[in-house]
Amino acid sequence: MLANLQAEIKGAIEQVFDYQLPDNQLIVSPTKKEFEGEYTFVTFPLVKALKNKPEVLGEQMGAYLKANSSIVSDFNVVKGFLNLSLNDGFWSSALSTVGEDTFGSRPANGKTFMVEFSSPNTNKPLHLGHIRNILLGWSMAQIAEANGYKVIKTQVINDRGIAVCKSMIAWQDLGEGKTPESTGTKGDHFVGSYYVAFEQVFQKEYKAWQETEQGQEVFSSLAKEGQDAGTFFKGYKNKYFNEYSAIGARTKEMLLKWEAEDPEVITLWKKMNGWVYEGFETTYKKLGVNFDYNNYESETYLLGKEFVDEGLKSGVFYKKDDGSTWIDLESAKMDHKIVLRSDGTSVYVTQDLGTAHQRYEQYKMDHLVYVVADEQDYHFKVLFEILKRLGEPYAESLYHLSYGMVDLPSGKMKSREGTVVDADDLVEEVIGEARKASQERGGLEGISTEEQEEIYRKVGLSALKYFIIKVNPKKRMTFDPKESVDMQGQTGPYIQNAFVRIQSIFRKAGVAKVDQPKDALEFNNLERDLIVQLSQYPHVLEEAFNKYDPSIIANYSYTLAKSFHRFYHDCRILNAETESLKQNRLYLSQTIGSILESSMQLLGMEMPEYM
RNA sequence: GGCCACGUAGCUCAAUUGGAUAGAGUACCUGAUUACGGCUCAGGAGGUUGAGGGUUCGACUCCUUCCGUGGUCACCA
Repeated sequence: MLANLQAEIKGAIEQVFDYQLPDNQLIVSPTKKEFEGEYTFVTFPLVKALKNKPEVLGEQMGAYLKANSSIVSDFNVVKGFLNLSLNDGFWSSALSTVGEDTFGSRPANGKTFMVEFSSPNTNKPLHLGHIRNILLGWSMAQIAEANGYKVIKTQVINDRGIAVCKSMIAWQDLGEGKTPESTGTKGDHFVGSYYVAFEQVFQKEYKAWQETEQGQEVFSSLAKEGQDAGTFFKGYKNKYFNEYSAIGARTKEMLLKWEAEDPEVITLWKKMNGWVYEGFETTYKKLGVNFDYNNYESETYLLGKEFVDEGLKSGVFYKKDDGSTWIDLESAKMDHKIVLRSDGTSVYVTQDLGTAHQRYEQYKMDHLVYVVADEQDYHFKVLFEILKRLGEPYAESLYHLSYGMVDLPSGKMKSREGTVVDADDLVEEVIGEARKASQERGGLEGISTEEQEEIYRKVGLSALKYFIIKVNPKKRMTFDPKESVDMQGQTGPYIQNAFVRIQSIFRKAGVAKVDQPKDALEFNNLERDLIVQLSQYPHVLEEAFNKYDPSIIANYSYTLAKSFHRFYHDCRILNAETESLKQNRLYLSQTIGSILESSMQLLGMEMPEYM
């Protein structure tokens, strides 16, 4: 119906000024609340073309519209802004449009949208950073679906490499045959603890070595002028691991065995991975997310090599004397980048080249979105540039949804300092807070315990999820655990509360659903404002999709909930002055409830019936 | 140091993409509502949008120079 108004305005410009305003200059937006009217047309773009003052243009258009338009009831002009008030007929039909079942979502467009997110390592449990990643990926998937796409959700599981061998070695050395079952530990945490144990053993060995003759000799011959031992050895760690460390040598030997598919190593690897996957599955389930398929690095790490031959032939790549293969990206303002080691094995980008190609072969997706933190911006610039140069047909359809890292009030999360916030702990904590708050209020009586727990889960998770998803993805954010469990103000539970109020009204009214009354109706300012907001929902959905930004929806849901709370407070719904007014308000509330529910669902949050 | 982000109320975040007097939440103060100190509503106070210059009817937004914070510059993934 906004289109309706835009058409009327466009027509008015043609009639009054005999001028065609290009669509991108036709700016119509909701009127700011300190002014009279509901929609505002900005006249400045007309000024140059028509060589007249903005106020005069506004007056002329307003007068014309008031006299001739079927929907404009009044107008006023402030500077170059033409504020229009619309009549009840307009609002009535607008309300019936937003009340349609399919309002907001778009029909299938036959295109495929693939999104990769989460992508954990098998030697560490999921943490707060993964939660931001998962929420973004999951939301984008839902949003794409609402915009008519067929969606494929995927994750890359980093299940191989030297790091994985570390936890295997540590379990062999220290595990004494223990298992997650025998210790009552969640599998991913169980394996993660051995990874940590490995690092401890290694650090101890490294420290001791630094005092040996050999260590001292390395220091004095390689350290830079004036560099102290601490700084030097910090930077020398990888080299030590590869050249001197005993446990390092064993780890590397295991990796070689793994690559040679040594049965014993593979069996151990599969066993430990199984524990981890079970743990991840539990966490995903609790968070309410799932994937359509997984890419395992153990299966993709050899991919991409065929590109190298091809690229060498076409001159995209070049070979160095030591046998390594490179690409020169200077013309794209980047550096030279290695794509194949001198021993002929793939590196990170090469694997990603292969994986992208494989995905396209299999799914022919129209969009492929990687949800990965912004520390990898450069990697994805390189990856996309290479695919472009190789002439891959999907190269232009790739997007890196780059998001800022999550900080704590105390600063950065550092695994070495033990300040990483564990995902499972966090989820339990927010659910616990929801339970506590509810019980202290003494609500939820007369509901079964299982149902209560289900409500605490929904409420607690929405507090956590909303706190994270409301922030623009590209910005680095601060996560304050105290604020994340808040349920007042701009929070998930506040929005849920609006929904619950609506459900409670309907329970009291004794009906499940109402139709829009047909009698001529009047609308007050609060109602008009709500309809304006509801009308924006499709644009919000589209914008969130185009900008890869779920926070737009989060902020929208909040303002809608806020307007409803105010409406609820100021206007009687069940005790409205007339029966038709009551029906109309019920219908409006019902529509708000359904849009609140569907918009929150896009962000991975569920609505409770009570709270 | 090169390159890339970011910088808005004490704190956490917005700002319809270049539009009106930069808005919310939180914390603080006041009132309403409440079976309720603590999931609701209203009001108050809180700002030179990091700094300077430029572009124009109009700049938080675009250009430019500084300052600050973070990231990245591996034959790790």
